[in-house]
Amino acid sequence: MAFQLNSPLAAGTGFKLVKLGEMAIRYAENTLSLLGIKPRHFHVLATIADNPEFSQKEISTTLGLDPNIMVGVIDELETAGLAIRRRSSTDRRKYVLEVTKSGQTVLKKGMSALDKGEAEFFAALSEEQKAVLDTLCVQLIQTHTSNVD
Amino acid sequence: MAFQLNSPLAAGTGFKLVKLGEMAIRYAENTLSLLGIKPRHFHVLATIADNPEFSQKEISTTLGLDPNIMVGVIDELETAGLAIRRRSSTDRRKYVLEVTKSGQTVLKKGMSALDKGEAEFFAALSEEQKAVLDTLCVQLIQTHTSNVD
DNA sequence: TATTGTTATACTCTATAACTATA
DNA sequence: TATAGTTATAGAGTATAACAATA
Repeated sequence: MAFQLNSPLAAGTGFKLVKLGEMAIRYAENTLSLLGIKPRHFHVLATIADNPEFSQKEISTTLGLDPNIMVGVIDELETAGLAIRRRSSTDRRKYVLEVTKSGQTVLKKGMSALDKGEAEFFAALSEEQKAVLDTLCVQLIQTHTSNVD
Repeated sequence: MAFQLNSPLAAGTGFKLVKLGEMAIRYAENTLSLLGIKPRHFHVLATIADNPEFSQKEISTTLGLDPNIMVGVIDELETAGLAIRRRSSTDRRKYVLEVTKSGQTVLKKGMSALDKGEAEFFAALSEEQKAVLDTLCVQLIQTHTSNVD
């Protein structure tokens, strides 16, 4: 997947951010593929683990995913035996999501794989450079989103 | 499209790059939509303008696009009256692509719109900060691609 | 009436391979 | 036999709206 960085359009920093974003997500996909899980599914699983009482709706708003997307993701997490749905006892419209034992294992392995992957992806930068990059990213993200914690 | 930046996964710099890349491409889409053209089509058009003798194949390798994708893009550029195909006189398998008068106008307007859009997108950063960000991006891109000019 | 989760649908994008015409 | 461009097809992802069950 070669491309020019010196063409008029590609010279912009915006273009570079787009390409880097694509590279980063591909890197995460490869890293997690060893565990048989995709970044989105892993992220949902992690969110369930962090918020034991969340409904599908709450997870979808937390992650900025459409509720109709959540259905398939949770379906696949259930099929893979990583999470389960239980009806909420207080509001029977809702599901309460739960990470299974096996899901916890995948989470733990995935987190450490992602840590390792991130270290590799940014290996060309010094600790200080990476910190600068992180700060600049946060600054830009916050100016372009109304609703980020 | 809200999302959390403080969840374990989102804390990584890689995640932030992915989100920023998505924001940047959406910004470019909005910027160019006023001219009725998509980023990819605009990029192809700009590449044709920069390389008057390029075939579809050469453009597709230059931009890292699959040749089968090029067909539709050039079709749409032709339908919109922005570019035209001429058979190469030396090799009749090839097309030589050409930007029309109208295509040149769109290119000019689009370039200045993108310049303005980029200035807005990075408005939160100082000139120096933006330069640092650009350098860090180039460094990372080059370590992860074998074939970038 | 409003909300949670689900389903249906249509649209875009992508990846693969097969095809044609030329070389 | 190889190459440029094209076509066909199937898969993934997304966005919209409609629906059933529950509040």
